[in-house]
Amino acid sequence: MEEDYIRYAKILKVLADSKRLKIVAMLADKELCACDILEEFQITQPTLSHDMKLLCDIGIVNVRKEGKWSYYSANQEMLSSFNADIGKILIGQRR
Amino acid sequence: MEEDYIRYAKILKVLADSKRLKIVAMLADKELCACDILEEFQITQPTLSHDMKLLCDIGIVNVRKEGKWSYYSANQEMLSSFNADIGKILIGQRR
DNA sequence: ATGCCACATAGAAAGAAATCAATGTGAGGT
DNA sequence: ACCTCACATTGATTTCTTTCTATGTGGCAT
Repeated sequence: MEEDYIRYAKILKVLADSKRLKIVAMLADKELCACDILEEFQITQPTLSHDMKLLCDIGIVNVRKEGKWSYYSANQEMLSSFNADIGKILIGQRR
Repeated sequence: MEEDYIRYAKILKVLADSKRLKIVAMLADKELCACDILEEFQITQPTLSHDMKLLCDIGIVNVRKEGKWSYYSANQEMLSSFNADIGKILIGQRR
């Protein structure tokens, strides 16, 4: 379906950035607050904030606010289903 | 590894476009020439040519020239291995 | 209430990507 | 030789993305 391609492309666009990809990998097995993530990169805080917003907006990352901190985690169901969908497109129906 | 993320991001950037995603899906099970692909979209020939170049440059699509035609096909090994790699990033090591 | 800390938002500047019209190229037919 | 057809390349334009500085906001401690 045409709209599916548009939807997948939107998600891929957010993932198509080495730091955001690394962030998703970092969140795969644990929850992290923004400041923990920031330490791993050579970017300013607003840049990270913007990237986290993109990841949250497409639904693959969740936020939990606690006091002044924001804890981010992977939305595993979303990621799994997206991974399955994209797999179908990339490797088709062969087997 | 840092360079892996950069490499995957590059590939994802090419895939992060609804028409290119659709093209990959179209090529999943059969070889098609540029003119066949062009018919499916509302774009000009140079735009398609540019898109096909991007897909070929990252190695997920192959070209075979025959006379004045260019036949495109999916590079299934590349796509499978990329799909596996991206799966590891998206859904991590959990099982 | 004041100040600081973690984060978000706004706005600007620079860079990258998408797309087109125009033109080039090379193969095949007449 | 010439023309046409399929596709590639060039160069320009517009639009999107990235990233920054500056500033806002809301929690928490003093």
